[in-house]
Amino acid sequence: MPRFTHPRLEDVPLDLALHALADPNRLGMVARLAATERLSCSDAAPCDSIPKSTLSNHLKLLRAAGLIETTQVGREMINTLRRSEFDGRFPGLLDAVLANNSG
Amino acid sequence: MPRFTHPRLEDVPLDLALHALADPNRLGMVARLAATERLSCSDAAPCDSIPKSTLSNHLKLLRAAGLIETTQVGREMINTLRRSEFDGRFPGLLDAVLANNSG
DNA sequence: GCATACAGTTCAATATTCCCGAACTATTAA
DNA sequence: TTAATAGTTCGGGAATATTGAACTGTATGC
Repeated sequence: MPRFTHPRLEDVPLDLALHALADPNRLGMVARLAATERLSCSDAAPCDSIPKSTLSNHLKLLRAAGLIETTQVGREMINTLRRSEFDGRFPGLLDAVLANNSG
Repeated sequence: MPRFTHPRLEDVPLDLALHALADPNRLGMVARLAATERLSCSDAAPCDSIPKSTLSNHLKLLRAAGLIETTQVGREMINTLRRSEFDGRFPGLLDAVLANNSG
């Protein structure tokens, strides 16, 4: 099974981070993770209608951007925000984005 | 000649703004405009090698995101940042992005 | 005036990226 | 060991992005 690779935050370029956040579905998931600590993939989904493969791709992108960490627990993949690491790499960015979300 | 349409900032969704900033070329142009006040299209270009049509498209996208205003002066198109308007719509966002640029 | 250069846009074709159904893998439950 | 669950990967069509070529409108030179 996939043991995911998580990038070091210093290797994440700003463009990639912004691109990851520049999508309503992904941003919604990040916002949810910011409020909820730990979520399985399906629980992190922004809505019921989104296909599994699409959801999986979004989460892969969020991983690549250094925004989330995914670990396997049983048959679930548990996702958490890499909040402090991300904030260390891009100070103030996530706060600003989340503060302007759904406003 | 094209008299450009500039959106009201309240009509700009966050995704669109982030998408506009999530590109090295466009972000470079925004950073330059933040430092330079007024720039023609070619002066705003992030490098010499970028084709004119690509540059024109990037600027169109920045306009659609409410980030820049373009007005014709003679045969040049002069671009300026809509800084205060953008900041009013998305407080702290542009500051955070620019502060994390080229770091 | 008329031709030429210039600044940038628009168009259309190519190249890239994204989305999602279908098939697959691994883990748990019966 | 069979079936169900949770999610990944693959592949092809849809949507976007890039860019050369043709075009528009403005200024300059003769």
